[in-house]
Amino acid sequence: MWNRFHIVGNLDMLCTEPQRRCRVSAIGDVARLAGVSKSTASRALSGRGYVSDATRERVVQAAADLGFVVSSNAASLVTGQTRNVGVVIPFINRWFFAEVLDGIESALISSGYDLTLYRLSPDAEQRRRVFDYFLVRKRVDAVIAIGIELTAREVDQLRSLGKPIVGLGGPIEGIPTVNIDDVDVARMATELLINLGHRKIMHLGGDLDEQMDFRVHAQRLSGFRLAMSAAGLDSDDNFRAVPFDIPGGYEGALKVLADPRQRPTAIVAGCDEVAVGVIVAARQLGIQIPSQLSVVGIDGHSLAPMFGLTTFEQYPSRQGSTAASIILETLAGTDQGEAPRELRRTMPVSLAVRGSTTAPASEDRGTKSRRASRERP
Amino acid sequence: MWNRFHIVGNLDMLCTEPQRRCRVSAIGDVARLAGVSKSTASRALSGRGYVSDATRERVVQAAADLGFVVSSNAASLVTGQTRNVGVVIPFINRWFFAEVLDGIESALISSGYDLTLYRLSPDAEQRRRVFDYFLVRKRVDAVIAIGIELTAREVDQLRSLGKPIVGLGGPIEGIPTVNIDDVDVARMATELLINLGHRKIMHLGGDLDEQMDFRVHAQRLSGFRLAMSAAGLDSDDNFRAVPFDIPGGYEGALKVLADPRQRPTAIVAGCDEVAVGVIVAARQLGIQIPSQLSVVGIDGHSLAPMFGLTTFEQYPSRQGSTAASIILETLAGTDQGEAPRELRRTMPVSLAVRGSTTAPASEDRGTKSRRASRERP
DNA sequence: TTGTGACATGGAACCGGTTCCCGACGGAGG
DNA sequence: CCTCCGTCGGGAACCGGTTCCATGTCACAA
Repeated sequence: MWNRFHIVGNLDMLCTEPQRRCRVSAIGDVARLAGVSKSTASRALSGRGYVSDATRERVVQAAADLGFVVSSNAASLVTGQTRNVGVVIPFINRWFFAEVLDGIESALISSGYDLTLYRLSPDAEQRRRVFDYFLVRKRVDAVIAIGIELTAREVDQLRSLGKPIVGLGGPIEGIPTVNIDDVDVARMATELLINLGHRKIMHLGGDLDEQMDFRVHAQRLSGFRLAMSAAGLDSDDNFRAVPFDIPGGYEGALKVLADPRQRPTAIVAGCDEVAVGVIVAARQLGIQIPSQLSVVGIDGHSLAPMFGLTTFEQYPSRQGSTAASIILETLAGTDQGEAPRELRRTMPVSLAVRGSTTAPASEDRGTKSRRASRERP
Repeated sequence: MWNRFHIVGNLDMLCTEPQRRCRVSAIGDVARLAGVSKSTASRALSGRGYVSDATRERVVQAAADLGFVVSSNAASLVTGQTRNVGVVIPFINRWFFAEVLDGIESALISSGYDLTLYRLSPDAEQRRRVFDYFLVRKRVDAVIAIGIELTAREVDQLRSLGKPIVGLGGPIEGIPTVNIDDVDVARMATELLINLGHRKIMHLGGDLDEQMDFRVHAQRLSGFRLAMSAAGLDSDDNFRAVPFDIPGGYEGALKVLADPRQRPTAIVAGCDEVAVGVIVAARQLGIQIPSQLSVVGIDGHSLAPMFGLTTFEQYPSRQGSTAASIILETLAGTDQGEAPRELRRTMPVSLAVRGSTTAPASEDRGTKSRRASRERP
């Protein structure tokens, strides 16, 4: 058996039996070195309960000498808290998701929490496994779901384990979520173009059938349609579904802009990446932006300034830290999991006007703009 | 106190005291329901040791009835294994790192391992905290360091805890690493242009002073210089440091390409993102690619095909899964941590030739090309 | 018949902390 | 002088599993 006295004061690994894992100092060793009991050592190190200053100092010194660090496993076992949050995410290598993850990570780490990452693939089997096998094992205190629509079963599963959940990127039935108003932002983007006088406006957005989209595509399309019909500009043929990235926007725009006769004067892109693709395609086709084609995006992507893209900026990283804060507050709250206030926190967006938008050429100018100029004295 | 008999057969949470955390069924409950001892239940569920088929079936059924899941904390406490790997990474929202992370995550999860993510900021204090506070707490079995040069102290710290480490993105003193040969790939990229006949070649690469670059910038520059001096094309003024992203390449190229007299005929970009920025800038300046300017990149970024970029492709996601495999093998090996074979696994790259490279216009044609054509009969 | 070994199971120690409970001590107040 | 209370510290239970060890059964070979 291990003789603990061999350990005291010795920082090196002692592997008397190479087969067995090496022992590192435990709180008992610290206690012995400091000449106190385990319970006092625990109190001294965790700061809970009464410990005299002199004793605390001795214990802290002993812990430092031994290079002691608590075993979070042992602590979790008894406290029931892991100080670890699970993050479920469909993509890592997409701008929005990477930014969100970044924000969450920063917020969690600065509160002393770990982040355990689960990428959820569209594969239902893999998804079930994550929920049944991983998230459930008392490994995480809470779960943040990014851009994923949890099923009622999944929510129940986590909630019955007393784990708070926060959604990000769209509403989830019955749990607090952080998101922007995707319908509204698309409506505003469209209205921006309408107010500039555009009439032939197209929307290049994400595929509605794509899994894991959390209805963002559908909502932005819906906002577009809302604005268009409010301006009396309904049409069957003003939406085109493209992959939600730069090449998607590029390929889509090449097709949409091919025929000069049917070319729109403005495009509402489903996201900034699509918008950038559109701009690249337009430049390649020799179409001047914005004089021949206005483009507006949604996101506030880091490429927007370089391409002079007018866009409605959301701040995914801030959304991430907000979600993390909600989780941390919930965990800190005494009412742990009880009545998680049905908060749907809608984050603000802001408009960054750049060079990709202007009024259309006079022959394309719409009624609204004409009226506006007529009304002016 | 909790009366366990109340729990048996009841799937719902029982919170007799709302203040205290809710109990979920433990292995003792399963054992009691199945009419066996804890030890037998443990053996039945984990598959270790002798259990008759009939008994195993009863236990499994009981566990299913109770919705039992093991507490990984309790299991880790006694086995000393967490089935969790820590990943340390400097950026989440950059293509290379996101791809690597993706690869690691897939590999780990399919082996039943969790991934705990630590973003290391350049802030030394934060970095120390991650190592002293987080990584050390027996929370992870191993560490993968991506694009980060660990100090000797950090390596010792982890190793003295018996935790295997694997580096990715460059060599780390004394630990196995996965990477491509950054010197060589830059040399090959440069030689590609030289062999096409270019003489006025510039390198737009990353800032050498940038922290967290893991000497990738320096190595690629060095490969470029190697190729240039081998071809007798040394020059003081053929390198420009730019931010290692698309806007960085764009801004850098705008300056480099501004003066038509001193314009290079070809550019070796430090990475594909810089290359894309260069192409965008060139197009904007009306410079034809490749007839007036050849561009070659390094990475195999997803935007490369769209921009017709000739590039040397590395596969970060595959590098990530390779790193994960090494870790998993090491953990599975009996010699746990002992003599981690000093493997430096260099991953292959492959050349994808697209439209961004060609021979220079005749007046710019270099000696090598001339010589080559002269040597031909 | 008895020894042997594979199989099956229960009891109990153990992992490394936290926390409850209790006792001790010392100064203040009645 | 006796309580009482605030402070301090130790002993022991406990969290929820895993694993060692002992016990027992049964089949089979000697």
